Amino acid sequence: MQEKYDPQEVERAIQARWEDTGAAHAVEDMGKPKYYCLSMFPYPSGKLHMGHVRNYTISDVLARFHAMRGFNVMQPMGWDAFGMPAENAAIQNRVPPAKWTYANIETMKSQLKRLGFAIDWDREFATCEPDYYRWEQWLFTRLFEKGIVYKRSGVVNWDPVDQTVLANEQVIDGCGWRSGAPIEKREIPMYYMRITAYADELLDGLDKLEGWPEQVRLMQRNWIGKSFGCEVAFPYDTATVGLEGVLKVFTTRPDTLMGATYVAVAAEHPLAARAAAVDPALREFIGECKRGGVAEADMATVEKKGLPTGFFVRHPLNGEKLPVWVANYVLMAYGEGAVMAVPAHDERDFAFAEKYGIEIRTVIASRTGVYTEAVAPWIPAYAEHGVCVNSGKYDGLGFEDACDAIAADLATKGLGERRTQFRLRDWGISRQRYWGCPIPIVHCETCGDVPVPDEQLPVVLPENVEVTGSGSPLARMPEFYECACPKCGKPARRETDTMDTFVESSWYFLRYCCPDNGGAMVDDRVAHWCEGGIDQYVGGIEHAILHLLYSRFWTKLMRDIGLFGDFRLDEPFAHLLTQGMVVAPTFYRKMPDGKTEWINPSDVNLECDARGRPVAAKRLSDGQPVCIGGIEKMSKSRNNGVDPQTLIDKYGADTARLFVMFASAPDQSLEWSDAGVEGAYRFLKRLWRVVHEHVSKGRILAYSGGAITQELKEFRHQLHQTIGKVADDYGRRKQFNTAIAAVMELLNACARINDDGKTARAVRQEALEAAILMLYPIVPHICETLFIEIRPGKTSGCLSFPDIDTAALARDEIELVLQVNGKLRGYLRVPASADKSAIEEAAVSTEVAQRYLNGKPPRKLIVVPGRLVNIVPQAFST
RNA sequence: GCGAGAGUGGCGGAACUGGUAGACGCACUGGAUUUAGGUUCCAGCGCCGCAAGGCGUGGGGGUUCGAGUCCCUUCUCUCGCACCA
Repeated sequence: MQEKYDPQEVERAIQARWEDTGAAHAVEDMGKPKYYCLSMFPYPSGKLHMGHVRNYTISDVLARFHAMRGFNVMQPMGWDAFGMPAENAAIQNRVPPAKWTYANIETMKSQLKRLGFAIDWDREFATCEPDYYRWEQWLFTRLFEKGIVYKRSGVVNWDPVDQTVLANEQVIDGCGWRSGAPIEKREIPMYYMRITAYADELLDGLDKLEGWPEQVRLMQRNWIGKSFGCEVAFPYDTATVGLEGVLKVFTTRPDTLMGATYVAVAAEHPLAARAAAVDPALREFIGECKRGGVAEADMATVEKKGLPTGFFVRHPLNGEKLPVWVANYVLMAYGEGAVMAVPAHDERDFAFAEKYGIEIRTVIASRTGVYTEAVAPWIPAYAEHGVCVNSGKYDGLGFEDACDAIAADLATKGLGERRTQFRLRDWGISRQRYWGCPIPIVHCETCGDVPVPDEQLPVVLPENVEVTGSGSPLARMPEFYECACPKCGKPARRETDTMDTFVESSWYFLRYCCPDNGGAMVDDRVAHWCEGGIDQYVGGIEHAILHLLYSRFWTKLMRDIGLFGDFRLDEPFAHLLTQGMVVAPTFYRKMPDGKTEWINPSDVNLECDARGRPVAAKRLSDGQPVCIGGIEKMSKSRNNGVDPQTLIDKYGADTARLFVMFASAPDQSLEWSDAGVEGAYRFLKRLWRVVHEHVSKGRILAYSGGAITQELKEFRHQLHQTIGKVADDYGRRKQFNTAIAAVMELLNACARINDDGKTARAVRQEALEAAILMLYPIVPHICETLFIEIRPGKTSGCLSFPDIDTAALARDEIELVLQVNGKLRGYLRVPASADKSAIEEAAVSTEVAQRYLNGKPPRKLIVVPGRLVNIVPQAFST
């Protein structure tokens, strides 16, 4: 055995061995339980970043642990290859998106291999390959025929200078990122997927996803946003609006209807347009509302503004005239694009009414309060449920009763009814971009929108293309869009929009089961690997809503098209682990021109005071001081990213893996630290040295029974307790930092045993074997190497997780914590078999207890079995 | 603005079901080994205090024999908001 730990050599040799034996290759095996371990596939952006290293290490740890536990593990990998960055690179470097993408894939694949992940590369594919996206196009045509895909107009960000549609990300402070021109909202025809038809199933399904974090389920629930309420129609006529009709709104608070003092419509609402036709000021205001982007976050933070239309509608119950306003806080995309406003009981309506001097009428009172006209409005914008007041026949009714009574009266008049409303909107999938999956539709003047027939699929995206950043490249390529109508054969025009890249990522995990099937989208291997759902899905918390919701939706679509045969798959992901982000310190300098220069942490040396507090920082390359900024998410803009490759080159893959697993729990943010990496490396060196020292003293079999000293008995107790804890941390808790800490503690305890007798050496053999196996999922290269050294006979492919010796866990005596008034005052040793009264007796008779009791019996005695005794003396009162 | 999280020593974090706050690691201090630097090993290390003891989990309040953990309130930070992936 080598005396010195050489990670580069160890990792090269072990990886060659894995490659030779096909260790990560997964085949369907009915003899073992399967474990499908899935990571969110990467976008091939260039090279791996720390977030990738973290994500795929978490998955690899779980995959390897389950393999050690006897599962047949499948861990695939692929590439989410379509997307905007490839087009941006094309514009910047004049390199075709396909070429750029494939080059990035090569780089990142070799980096993933260098990290030693047990990935079955035979299942690899990139979503930009026609063999993949043809099935997406195929399913699209089926969904189009079913009416799940439909066409209507949608609002996009329009850059009037570049004459192009921009993503929200490309709109900065309301202006185009390249042109700098103010962005406008523009309506264009788009294809949508009817996800709202599955809203109820998507909502109810969340209750069954017990393997998901509650946080994610809650976010999805709120996103779908099912609310119960009432549709209310406010009639208008020729006298007030110039034509007859009703203005429909949806409200979750029909009980406040008697307090409605105006109605507000979105700028895009037909009534707003009608009023604007004769009102220049209103036209100007609607124009103002159209400026800026479509991102909801921006729209929700703008100042609430509005203008009266001059129109009036009738209150559906009392016939009162209510003014119609146009307001920028009403969203056309939600509900009816109009709201009834009850300023007394809604915060936003209240602010709006105050600003424009509209009446505020209190109609709900707190149950505990006594409402009188004299004190009204006694609670402005009181938004809680309460009792109706000032509401005529509804006075005195509670929320439910009032809703029922008002809904019934509305229904009688034909002016409203109870219904539910979802916040969820249909999914617009059309993108006016090049680097995406072509939408398989042909527009024919006589036949309309015709789906491309199966035999003409895939509609292949041409790869020799010029990307300029202005307009859609495909729309400039007659050789792409000129075609014959599949129905009538006349000249027709092919759709030039591509699909949202979320479509590709909504089903890739099913294709991993059968990537080689050239004749079908999926086959019965899905039933094998996805039985009970994918066993583990690991990825960033930023995908908590959209990607995960779309994937759930697509799985249901594929199920309903009948692609799974008899196999029923309702939910794709049984267990979900959302990892936190990777953050790092930032350093900067203010430049003379007022700009900030961000300096990479790898170029900075921190100076600390005698107590280790950072006091100053200097740039290594010029020795000059730099300012210390905050801890922020690793990003290009803050130049605080740390390249995993330099880490691997210097310390090896195992140190990189150990650091990212040890620095924090997987679902929390992970802070980069050079010193922490050093610590991880030191631990591995120490592990190597300890094993080397042990092995160099000669071979010995692990302890398997026989007479033993008290010290070794205690140590074996800790050993087997640690095995239990680590297995629980990997399997149930998925908290790897504490698993590592427990093994470190075990090794610290092992080092304290100054006994080289035969029994002690056998126990040490037992402990070191177990420690190596326990660490194997995290640092597989060094552990497999060490295991071969420490137990040369065992060379077969898969290592097993160590078993617990329950006999080692038995104890004669246990230590309890002794508290007085809940404060720690001492310890109490009792026989493990002691019952409650024996413990109480022992506790009261201790010197500590007597000191606090002053000879009197305790007022209260609390015994928590196996943990503590709390004595509450007489004198103590609350 | 709305929805969801997080806040614990000098630092990363641990405390799983309301039951010993600070495991483990880093940094720092002292000592040993070493020609020296580095490495390695040993010891110390929340704050105040000579000690006894007291205080301590962003701030304020509450429930409890007992609160980092539960409730109310407040501040700060992070993620998502439908065309970034």
